[in-house]
Amino acid sequence: MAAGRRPPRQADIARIAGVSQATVSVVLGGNRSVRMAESTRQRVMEVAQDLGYVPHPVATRLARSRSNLLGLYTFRSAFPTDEADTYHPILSGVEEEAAKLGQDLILFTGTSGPGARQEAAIRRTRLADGCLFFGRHVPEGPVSRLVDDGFPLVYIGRRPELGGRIPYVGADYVTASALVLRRLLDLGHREIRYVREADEAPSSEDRQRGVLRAAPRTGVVRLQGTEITATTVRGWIADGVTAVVVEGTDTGTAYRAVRRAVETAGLSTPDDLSLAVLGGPPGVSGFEVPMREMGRRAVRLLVDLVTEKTTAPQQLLRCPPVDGAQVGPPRSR
Amino acid sequence: MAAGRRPPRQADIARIAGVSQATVSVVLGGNRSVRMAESTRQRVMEVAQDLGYVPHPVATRLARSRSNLLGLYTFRSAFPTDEADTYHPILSGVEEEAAKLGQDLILFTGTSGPGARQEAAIRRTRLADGCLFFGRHVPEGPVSRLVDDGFPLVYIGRRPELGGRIPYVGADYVTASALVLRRLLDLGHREIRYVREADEAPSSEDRQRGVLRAAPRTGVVRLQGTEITATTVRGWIADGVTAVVVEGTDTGTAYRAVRRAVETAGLSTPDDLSLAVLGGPPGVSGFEVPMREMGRRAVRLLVDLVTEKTTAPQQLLRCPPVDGAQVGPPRSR
DNA sequence: TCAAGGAGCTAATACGTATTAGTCCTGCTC
DNA sequence: GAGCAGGACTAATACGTATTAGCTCCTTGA
Repeated sequence: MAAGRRPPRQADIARIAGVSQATVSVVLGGNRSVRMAESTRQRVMEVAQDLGYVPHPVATRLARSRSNLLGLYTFRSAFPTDEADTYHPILSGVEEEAAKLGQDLILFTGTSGPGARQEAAIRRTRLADGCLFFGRHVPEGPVSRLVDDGFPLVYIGRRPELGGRIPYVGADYVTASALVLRRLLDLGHREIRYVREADEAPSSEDRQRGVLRAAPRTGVVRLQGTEITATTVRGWIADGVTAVVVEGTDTGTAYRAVRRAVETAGLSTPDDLSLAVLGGPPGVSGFEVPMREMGRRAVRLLVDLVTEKTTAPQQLLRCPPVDGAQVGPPRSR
Repeated sequence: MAAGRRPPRQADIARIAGVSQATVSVVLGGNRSVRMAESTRQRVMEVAQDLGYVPHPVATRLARSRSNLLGLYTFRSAFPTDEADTYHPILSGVEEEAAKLGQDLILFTGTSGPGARQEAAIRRTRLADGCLFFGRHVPEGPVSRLVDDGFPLVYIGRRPELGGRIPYVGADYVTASALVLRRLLDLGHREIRYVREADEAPSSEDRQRGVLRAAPRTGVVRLQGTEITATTVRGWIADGVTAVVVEGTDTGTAYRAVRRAVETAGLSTPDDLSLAVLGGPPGVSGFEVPMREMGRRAVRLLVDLVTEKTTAPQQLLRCPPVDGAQVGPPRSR
């Protein structure tokens, strides 16, 4: 119904108001640098109102090469089926800040598919003024191309790839991890284990660096399929271990596994063993990853890059330490 | 760095390959209806490859008035701060189907703000090929304008407004509710209460219609601020009520309130009182709302509208009944 | 030798807006 | 009445691609 009726354009307004399309553009665009009689201005406005004129965003974008559209490239589903989505707060922060800055978001689909589809999606990225990338993965080819072309993009999470040319907003895991370890040392712990992912991601390596910086004698255990069992925990106790630090993973799986193992071994935290998580679920001893704030800051940085404001293109946010109930002084021997 | 370098266009390829821009467009667009020598085709492709050409999505969109971009207008945050988001499955379904059909999504921000921002966002909607609307609210002015202009849009949830001209994918609450009531009647229940929202939304009214169609004698209780308390429940029992049906709300609040009241009154389900929810959390007696499927179908319908395939523009999906543990035969008197 | 037909390509234009370099007035000054 | 200033507006063009009508050659056949 009414299918033939197409939305009015500036040319339509111009014809009716008896002016040129350029005049309409000037008036409606609020371009004050071109002088225009008040009467004309009024007339154009009225006609526009009558016709229900709405600027065509695509044409606007093409003409002024700015669309107030930010891309969001997730390398996974943005609305995962899984209810508990650790990264959700990041997206929430992104949306909030985008709304505040008057930017809409484009969700690229197919980013979790096979390589070819992924690369195609990366190309479509250019539809936006700039793009947020959100994930551990850096497909160097296409991303490098974007960076080379000066296309504004921001990664969420520290990204040392491409010779450090990738702008990002990350979390300062090194400092935060070191703080957690220092606190354990201050409490008197000497024999400590650090359980980390078998993963080369910067987020994993930064934590390890922080741990070893503060407490070089810490034993590092790499998770790789082998679960932490009650036996593992008993072994630690036998070795005189009084504190365990776990890398905070996406899902908090490792943390839960260790807790379970401790319980199964008939031990309790923090009496028998102090337990801290480097970036875990809220309320657990260790530190918190400021996800929401990362989302917000990433949007701000991206908009700065788009508008060519000079900002530090690589930012690390502080992770607030959390004093939970799982950490205490070591049991006196 | 490399800020001056702008991405290559078809014109650049044309110059280098010694052909016209039109030729480049024909070759790269895979337009088989224009004859082209294989050698030329090759040459153009190679140059495009060398330059790392990527079509400018905005220009493409302007030229062929199709962008493979679907709008998503939520009237609220798409990534709400609140962890438990009942509507999440809908968005999840939308994303899944969009990916399958090769469509990207635009998230319009400011849709939950004050009226003016909301209307501005509705206008921006036109940037996409079509738009999904997701919420009980229908701002008649701007939406009516879109519909009149033949802009493809689909609401999620039945929308009788604008004289029934709004395309939608909803859930068949009438039939599903009637089924639940019929089942209660079959079990022998005669005195029944229906607790519903004090809300004129179609989703509320459809349920009531279904309830009364199957069991006209059902007493209807409208929630409005007044909570259901233990006293309320005792009153029901005193009146000989053996079953209560609750409207499934966004958060399942009403359901939980009733359950709590029943417990506080020292009663149990289904022994003292059968309890069913019309579209509640999974596993609870009553029926389930096929959220995910609604999301998927809405996307499919929208794409059909965009591509001008003829499809029923208003669809109601079946809600699968759920036999939970909260419903049983009435206590024999 | 000319017409017909087809292969291979391109000039021109459309899409809808923003911007810039003007043009054409009117009124004023000396 | 020539010259100038400035006010009000617009023609032309840009943005980057898609489409279409039509042009130029070349081949074929009579």
